[in-house]
Amino acid sequence: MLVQPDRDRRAERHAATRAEILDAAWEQVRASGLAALSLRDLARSVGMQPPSLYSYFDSKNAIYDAMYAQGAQQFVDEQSESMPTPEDPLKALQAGVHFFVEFCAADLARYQLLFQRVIPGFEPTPESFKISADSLAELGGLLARCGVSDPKMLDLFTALGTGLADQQLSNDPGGDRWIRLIDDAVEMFYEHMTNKAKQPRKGRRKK
Amino acid sequence: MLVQPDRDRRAERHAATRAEILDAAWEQVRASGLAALSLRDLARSVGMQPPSLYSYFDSKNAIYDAMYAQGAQQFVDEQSESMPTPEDPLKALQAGVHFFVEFCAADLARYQLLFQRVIPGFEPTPESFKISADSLAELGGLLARCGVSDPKMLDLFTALGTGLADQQLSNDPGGDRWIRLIDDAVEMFYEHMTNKAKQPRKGRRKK
DNA sequence: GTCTATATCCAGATAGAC
DNA sequence: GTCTATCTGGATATAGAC
Repeated sequence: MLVQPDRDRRAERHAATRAEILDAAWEQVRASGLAALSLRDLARSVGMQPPSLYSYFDSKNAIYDAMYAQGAQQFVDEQSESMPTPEDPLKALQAGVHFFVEFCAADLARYQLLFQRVIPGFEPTPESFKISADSLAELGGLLARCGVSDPKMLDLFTALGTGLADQQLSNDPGGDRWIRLIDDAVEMFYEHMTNKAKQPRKGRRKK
Repeated sequence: MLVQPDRDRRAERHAATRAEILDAAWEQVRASGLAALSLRDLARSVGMQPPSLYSYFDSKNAIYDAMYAQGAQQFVDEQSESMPTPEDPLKALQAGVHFFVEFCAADLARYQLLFQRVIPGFEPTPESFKISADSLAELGGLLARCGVSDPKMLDLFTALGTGLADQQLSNDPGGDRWIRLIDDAVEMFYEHMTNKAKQPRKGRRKK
């Protein structure tokens, strides 16, 4: 019976080439925009002819999907390593938004791929998409530990976070104009949330 | 001397055809996504051959630019007709965010064209872009009338508005899940803003 | 298995006849 | 102004060399 001694080496080489292609793809979309990814340029940048890419990815959307999975994995990894989840719930929320906005601000193309729907025919695989749902559930748990179970508060919080990220990226890319507002913004939300939890009535009263 | 009796009629017809093309373009991007605009399909939908479009627009980006100008004009028109600017500054801010979010939510393609940068090679003309700057200045005036001159508050307010719009479009298109949060969100902001105006110190005190 | 070469189709854009 | 014909280039897929 024949053994196949080079099988692992081939698989390793294949994976390494895939990674190299993905790296080049990220470089290209960062330089030219997410939607401007071109298989010709991509192949040339890794020293291949365009059709050779099809040995590594079934289609252009498969490349987008692999990039999506990479970005989502980066989100999970960096979140778990950079977020100590402090005891103080306010500080925990502030840290969470800091992480989120700075993660988004670090790479516009990644932000568009992960959090916006910019590529017409592209939808991420369900397993990649599941990551955002998991992160959101984690956030809901944190709010619940603050005594808040109202899902509206969760929605308001996500709106605040995405708004800060969106403005930072749209109007001050590379800067920190909205990043500097995060602590204040989360404090605003936190006080509002705890007040509402104490006074769940519709009628508002003057301070 | 020769007169040119049909000149107005030609110009009218030209403008009418341009408008017809733009209407068809909006229809196409609403159906297939902003970036999926195809000159072939567009030409066919108005009964032309593709090159004939170039009698009306210099390029595909010129079509995007005309659409941008249309959308920006709609924003100005609807804003001035639907916003009575009430005396109560809180109500005025709420009305402003309501208008903004619902304007965005009414048309995803228009939102992407006006407020996000989805088309790689496309930048709007400066005159079209000026509209958003004007609206922002108007908003700054309203905050100033509330006794707030801190530009950070303006930035925070725009982040809140765009965050609500973004979440509404991304996660509940066609619904009102984040629209229903607007009044509460603006109230949260308003109380925070007026508190900060009274206590502009860095150190925070317990309530 | 991976490559080169090639074929097909569709995109935006231009030239020139009428 | 509209057409036909055509150019350039990208995306996808297949054939065949090695």
